[in-house]
Amino acid sequence: MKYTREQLFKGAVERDNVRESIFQAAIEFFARKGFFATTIRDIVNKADVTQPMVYYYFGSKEQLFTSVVKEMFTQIVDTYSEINEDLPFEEYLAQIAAVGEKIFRDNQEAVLLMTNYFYSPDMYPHSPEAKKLVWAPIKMLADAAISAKKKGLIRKDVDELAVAMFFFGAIGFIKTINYIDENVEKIPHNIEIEYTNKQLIKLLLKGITK
Amino acid sequence: MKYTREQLFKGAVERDNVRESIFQAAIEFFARKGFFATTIRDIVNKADVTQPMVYYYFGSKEQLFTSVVKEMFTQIVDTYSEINEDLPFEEYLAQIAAVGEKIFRDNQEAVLLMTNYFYSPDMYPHSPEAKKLVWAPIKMLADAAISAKKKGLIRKDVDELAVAMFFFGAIGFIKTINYIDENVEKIPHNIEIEYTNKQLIKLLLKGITK
Amino acid sequence: MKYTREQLFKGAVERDNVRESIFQAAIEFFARKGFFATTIRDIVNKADVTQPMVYYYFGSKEQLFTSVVKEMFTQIVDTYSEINEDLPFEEYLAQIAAVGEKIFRDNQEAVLLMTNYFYSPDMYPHSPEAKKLVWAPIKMLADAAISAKKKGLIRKDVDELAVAMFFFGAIGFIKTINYIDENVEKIPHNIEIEYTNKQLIKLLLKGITK
Amino acid sequence: MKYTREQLFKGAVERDNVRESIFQAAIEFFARKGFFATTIRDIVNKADVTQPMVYYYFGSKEQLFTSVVKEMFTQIVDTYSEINEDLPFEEYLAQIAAVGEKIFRDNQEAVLLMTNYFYSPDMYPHSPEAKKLVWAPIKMLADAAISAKKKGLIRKDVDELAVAMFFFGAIGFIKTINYIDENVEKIPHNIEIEYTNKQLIKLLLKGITK
DNA sequence: TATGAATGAGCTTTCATTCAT
DNA sequence: AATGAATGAAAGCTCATTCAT
Repeated sequence: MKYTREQLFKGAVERDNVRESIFQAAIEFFARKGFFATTIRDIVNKADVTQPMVYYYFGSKEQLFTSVVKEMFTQIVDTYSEINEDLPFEEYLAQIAAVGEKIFRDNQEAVLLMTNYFYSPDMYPHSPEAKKLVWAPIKMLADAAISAKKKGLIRKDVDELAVAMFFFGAIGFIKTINYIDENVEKIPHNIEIEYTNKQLIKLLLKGITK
Repeated sequence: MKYTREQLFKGAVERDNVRESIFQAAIEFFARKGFFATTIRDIVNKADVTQPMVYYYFGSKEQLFTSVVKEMFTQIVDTYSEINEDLPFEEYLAQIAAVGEKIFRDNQEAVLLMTNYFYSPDMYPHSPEAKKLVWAPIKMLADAAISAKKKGLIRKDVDELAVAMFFFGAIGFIKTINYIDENVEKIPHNIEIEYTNKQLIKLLLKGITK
Repeated sequence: MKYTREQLFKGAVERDNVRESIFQAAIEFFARKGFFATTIRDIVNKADVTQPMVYYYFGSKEQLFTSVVKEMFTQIVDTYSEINEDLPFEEYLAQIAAVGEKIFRDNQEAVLLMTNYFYSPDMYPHSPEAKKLVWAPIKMLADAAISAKKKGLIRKDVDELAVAMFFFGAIGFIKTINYIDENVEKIPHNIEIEYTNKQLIKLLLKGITK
Repeated sequence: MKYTREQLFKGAVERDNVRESIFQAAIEFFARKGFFATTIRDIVNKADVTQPMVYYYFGSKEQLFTSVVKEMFTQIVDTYSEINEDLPFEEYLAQIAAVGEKIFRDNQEAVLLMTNYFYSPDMYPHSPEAKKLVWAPIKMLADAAISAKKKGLIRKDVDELAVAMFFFGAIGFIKTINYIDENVEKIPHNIEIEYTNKQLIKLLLKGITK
């Protein structure tokens, strides 16, 4: 009797599948329900594996969470780091927004978890490592604003960190509303999200007054 | 036999104390840990009352949550409603920000809960009533932007709802960071929040470019 | 200012009303749900009084139950005792049945509680006094059968206590089915209870064979 | 490495033991105290297992009850169904009584639960399936009476359903008294149950008059 | 007499986790 | 690598009862 490649490697393939499906299910639930409200059963039901598998691969619920966060955030920071900081400020911001678009498109839950982790630190276990990772994008924005100010690209009376938080908060909010509208429940307004998205940088750069 | 004022009103005062202390503890925990991760025992320990009192005064955990949200949000909406919508747009925004400052100062947890409810709907029970209330401030902002556009106060190529969400997202983020920094855990940056706050409207109105 | 008689005696009248309405509600619930499954709240809601009133008038749930049983059973035994035991046996049985009909008509729940207490002693608190009362009707029937046998009215090979239990069990069952059909839930059969009732004594006396 | 038969099957045996001991303890408590007055702790203490095992094997208290009732009643109905309905009526009744004897002997609690469920439907959760099962024996008796009447074996003025209920009520009562006398508490009479039992069919068939 | 408020103990159920295989 | 079975602890909630007035 002969075996196909799939049959021979079934063990290894299955292993990866199990770990990966736990990982994906965990992202989704942690992102939407938070750490404490998510149960191991939620995750294993969604992943279609047995409970002890979580402990075999990740050790505990908390370690599973830490693994998820670390992997997600590292990836996000890496993606942002690839942007050339020496670009003109306006272009730099456009790149940041473009990368954000991509991340959101490919891994919406990851960004939602990040946002929630940011807004509600008590809903998740405390982890200095994760805290540092989650602040990295803002720090990058602030650094870019400092450099832009030195080059005389933005007004002198503008605070760099304020710019970073302003930008991040506004984008984060609109993106989150977008996600909730599409995946959780219709929001009670008639929003053309696509169009709204495009206005972000314009508003930030030029303000809203005539 | 005569009674002092304290004796006569002791019953009422005590009753209010128990109900009120449950209420306050509930706000704090729901705001910071979310609905599902908050336990009745968390609340009664903090409020220093016994468990059945929650059920005596509020019926259930969910009804306690609904009561808390209703009272808080109604109050917030009422406060915002007092702003004169016919003011010049710039002044109107300044008023909105000022009222937001006041609400934040007097009832920080309430706003935090509102923000979290907004960002993480799955961490709370679904309630159409609460959803409507939480959206009210944004709707007000959008209405003001519409009216300002009609009067030619803001650029034609600016979307009204985008303005509202932009403004709300940016303010919400900075305020939340502020709250977390002061009450939950130091954020890993050297932010002069007071100063940052003041820049919000300027940024929104004039943008950041020269 | 003058008072009507009702107003003057309001205290007394109300008192009796409260005690009596607790009593009636207790009968109903104890009869249908048993002692342990009945809650004080069930009773006070039905009686439209406050909880402490139960303790004021009856001392405790168990004492309330004992009061209810004692009063009911004593009344039932008294009613049965009025039957003239020297009647011809057939007539005596008819009287017993007739009295049973009357009790059932006037106080169905009382009889149901009696039956349940009989069949399920573990569903109620143990009380020697109540036990004695509940057995009284059967003892009466057995005594009558003994006397009838002495007079040669019934066959020699018939056991007196067997007759009493046979009669009591058969009547109790049909009456209970009747009650449940009318008050709790339709039974899954097309029973003409009225007609069935009338056949009881005939069956007992003559049997069913040709 | 070799395993003894015990080692190999230990898993299965243990599993069955836990499930089975919960099942047996549940029968006993539900039968004697009713559904609502029985606590999960009653059952697990008696069965010497931990509480979550009930939920692991049966899902909930109510599903445990339903499982117990279904299994018991189905078995009882099956046993009764094996009786040949074409036997002479007198013999058929004797068979019914004999089977009842056997069931009572082997599974007394099951019959007690059945009787209690019959007499006190409000002490148990409502379940159409259980209701149907509990009525099956009576329906069988009534059908037999109908057939016997057609064959001219019993008097024309006798109602078939009345016969069934009469017979069932009388037997049920005497059997229950017997059970209580032996297992719960001595009844306050000097009853020779064995002898009494034997008189049942005779009384039903020939009546008690000379 | 009557009540609103309060409580300790206990309820059914679910949690994250571990064990033996 | 994987599983069915098991558990201590804790969840939300209700119980009979009592207290102060």
